[in-house]
Amino acid sequence: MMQRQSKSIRTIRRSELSRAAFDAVVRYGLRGTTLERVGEIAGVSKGVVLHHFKDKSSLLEAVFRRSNSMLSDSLVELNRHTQSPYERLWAIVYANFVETIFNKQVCQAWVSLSAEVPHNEMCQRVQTVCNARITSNLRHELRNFSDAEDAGRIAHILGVLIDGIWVRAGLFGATPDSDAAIDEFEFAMIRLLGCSAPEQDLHRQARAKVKTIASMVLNSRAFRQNVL
Amino acid sequence: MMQRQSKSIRTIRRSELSRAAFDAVVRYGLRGTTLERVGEIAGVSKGVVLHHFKDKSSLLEAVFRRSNSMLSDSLVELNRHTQSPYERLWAIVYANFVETIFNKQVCQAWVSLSAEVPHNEMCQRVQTVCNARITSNLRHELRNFSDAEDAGRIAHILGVLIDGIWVRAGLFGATPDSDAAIDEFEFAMIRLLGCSAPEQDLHRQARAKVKTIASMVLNSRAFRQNVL
DNA sequence: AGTTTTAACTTACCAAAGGAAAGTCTACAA
DNA sequence: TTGTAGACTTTCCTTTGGTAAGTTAAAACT
Repeated sequence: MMQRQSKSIRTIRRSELSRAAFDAVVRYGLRGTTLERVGEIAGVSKGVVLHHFKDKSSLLEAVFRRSNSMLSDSLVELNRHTQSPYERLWAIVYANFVETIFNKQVCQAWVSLSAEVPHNEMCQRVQTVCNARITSNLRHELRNFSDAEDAGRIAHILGVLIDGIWVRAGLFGATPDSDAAIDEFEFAMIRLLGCSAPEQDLHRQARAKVKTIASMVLNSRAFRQNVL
Repeated sequence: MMQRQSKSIRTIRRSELSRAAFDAVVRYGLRGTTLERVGEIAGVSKGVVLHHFKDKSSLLEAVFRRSNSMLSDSLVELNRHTQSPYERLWAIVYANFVETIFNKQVCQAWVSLSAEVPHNEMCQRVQTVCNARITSNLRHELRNFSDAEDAGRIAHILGVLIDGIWVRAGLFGATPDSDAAIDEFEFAMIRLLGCSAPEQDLHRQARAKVKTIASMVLNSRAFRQNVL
């Protein structure tokens, strides 16, 4: 059987095409994204697109999956350099708000793609597990700073807050500001946790360190080539 | 000139059609909403739809405008019965989370509609002023409970949190829970404001009262007929 | 009253879109 | 060598958004 090679080619094409589709959504919006344009961007004909994805919905699903894994890959990458609970908490924040990911194009694309979710079973499932994982990550780290019950509630609220900041960035015409978003998030987190002054200071240190890590790691040529 | 009557007919048709389009988005999603189906729901042919709206974008814009004004109308209605700063603050909360408005259908439709915003100038403007108004309302009421700078920041965060809760409700398959959403919001607000125990109690009283008002006023036959 | 204008609505049409189906080509397996 | 699987192309069909040319009915003007 040619299992290995054929599967490999199919995987490669699907990856190329979902990347092209992502570009198309960024440029033309959901309604302006046609199979022909996606093919054009990828340098193939419409037929090829439909050969690898059974229909437009499943193509969009792949795009959705892709843009969600960009985020979790970033977090994994950041966590290869974190050392304390503080830093791991801030790694989550920076994975969501570093300029490479949190920018006008990506936010708008994310909002556009969201329209596909309510009537697409698979997208809903992807969305559900992604949110579950990020909330779980947050809760796990927050447990170092408060009791279990509060950690759960605060993790949930912060997760929702992240989504909210993303939506707003996508809906407004204005260019999202990475630092401003993180400032806002920090303010909310500090208050929700009821941090003392020394704790706040530790958070500030962790933030500064993770910021440095993020700008080094997530902007590296190798990383951008592979996941973005 | 027949300014008065013609304008009136046009206005009526546009209202009927945008309501029908909203239903279509609820039922079939953004991509499944065709002009023919919208016409079908409204009981007219596709041609009529395009006679009153120059294209699909402007129809969707009207739907968007409509669903946003549902929210602000609710707030105005609630505020006809509020008496204290506490109650006015909670009126904002209930306007956003009362079951009549905060339910699966509407949330999903809102998310679906959002995809139109990034590439539609007019939708962006509508979205911008709506968010500005709700943030401004929040800030105005919060000033009774904290200093100006904090009020501004907290108002912004709570506004974003509202959007976040809505997106999640739209993206997840699960039925949104009005009371749970309000609980979550209350928790966040109490912590962000750093309320003392007696203050918390006043909030709880205000919440209870506005809840009663909301279930009476916003579920009344007259109100639902007019704005929903 | 009779004519003109305006705006609601209809019909017929078109180009582009999503998608199905059948066919071509190439590489490998038997 | 022959058969087969999977990558890719081509052709065709239906639906969709959108235009343009009617048709009708009522208001506006003279």
